[in-house]
Amino acid sequence: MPRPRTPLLSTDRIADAAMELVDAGEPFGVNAVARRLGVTPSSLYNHVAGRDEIIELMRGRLGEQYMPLELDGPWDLVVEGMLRAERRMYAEHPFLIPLIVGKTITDPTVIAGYDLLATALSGAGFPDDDVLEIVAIIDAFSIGFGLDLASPDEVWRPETPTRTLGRLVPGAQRGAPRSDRAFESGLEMLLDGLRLRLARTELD
Amino acid sequence: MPRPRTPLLSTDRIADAAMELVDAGEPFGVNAVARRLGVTPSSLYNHVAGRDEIIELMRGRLGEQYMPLELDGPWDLVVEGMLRAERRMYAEHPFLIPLIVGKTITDPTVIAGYDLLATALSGAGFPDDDVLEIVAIIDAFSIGFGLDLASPDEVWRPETPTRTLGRLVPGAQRGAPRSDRAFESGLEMLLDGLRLRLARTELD
DNA sequence: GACATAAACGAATGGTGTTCGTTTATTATG
DNA sequence: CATAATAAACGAACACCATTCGTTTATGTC
Repeated sequence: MPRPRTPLLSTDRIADAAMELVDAGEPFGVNAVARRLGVTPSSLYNHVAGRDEIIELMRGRLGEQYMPLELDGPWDLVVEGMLRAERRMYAEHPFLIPLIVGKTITDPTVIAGYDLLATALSGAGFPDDDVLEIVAIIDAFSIGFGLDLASPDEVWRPETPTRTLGRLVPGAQRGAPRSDRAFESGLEMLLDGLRLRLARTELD
Repeated sequence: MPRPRTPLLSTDRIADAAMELVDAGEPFGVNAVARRLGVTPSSLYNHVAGRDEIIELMRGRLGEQYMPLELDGPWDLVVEGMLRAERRMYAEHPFLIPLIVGKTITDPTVIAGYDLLATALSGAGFPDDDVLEIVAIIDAFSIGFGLDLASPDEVWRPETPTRTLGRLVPGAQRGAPRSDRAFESGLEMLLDGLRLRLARTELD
């Protein structure tokens, strides 16, 4: 097929097809995305630099949908709102997590989200030296719980006798509800901890 | 080469070669492991089911080295000891983290570690319904900080103006020391939060 | 109308994980 | 001791993957 009268592809269409693929739980790949678009893999390279850029496109697409950039008010509400938004994002697109883990973030919308967080913390009185550290904690927190959500129903498969785990695993809540409860508890701990920390730094 | 007089391979040798590879930061793969062992990829399949099993072998190998299974005493010391051990493990083998993320745990030693944790929490008085939830929190916590450790030096690359992030990123501490500080803060929050939670459940 | 560009394809490259058949040494069984 | 079964290596093949490059042709511009 030569150049078509009207373009078949665009970064948006590629990002959407990739998200569909990932949300369906199918293995992500350039070829798979191309197949879903009814197009040759090489065609994608007219619009995208390669695999990693498609992943970053997906990150950006979700950022646009979920990042609460209008968030305002007390710093702890900003932190909570941001965490809940990320949480919801991961909950609704769990298969994306293993793909974006450990990749440098360049997407402007997502950057803006982290900037909002940093600005809120800085404005609240956390020292400059601490702000990025706290952002890292928040990030670790949300990725950790995102992974918890994305992890297979069966996180542990004891094939050997245990004292406690084997007894608890069968009756335990599974999947999202269990993970949700863990998130709520963790969120509470994090916010309490941060408030305490701020109170302490204000004593000096 | 026919069957050699003395076997060239074993799961242990495969696990070790794989760990060497991963620790050196080279991309992990069946073929690469075989190359390092001076052996054909197909030979590995006489000892191992495939890629995933090699990864699980590595998890187990590290579990044997780091899991503090003799840990005893107050529940919060068990939690802290376990988290510090995992932390050290991830710190010394950061490249393994993206490989094990989101994969079901079957290795007996690692299972035993989680069992120890669950037993300590259960013995401390946390209700059965809460124990696995708390283990999940601890797990999310350690994986989150492990990933923080494994993440590229450049987590954010703002290519667009920011209010705060762009100002903080250049001067920020990098790599392990920054991540260590974040871990210590997070650990403190987690332990305080858990102690508070236990105190509350004991009120009923 | 000429020409650069855009956007698709097809073919090829070098990688991956895995399977299978073959060879031969070792071990177990009769 | 002979024979059979198994273990452990190899090499060849397969299907896939990400990527590059040359080719074709439509589109928009000077």
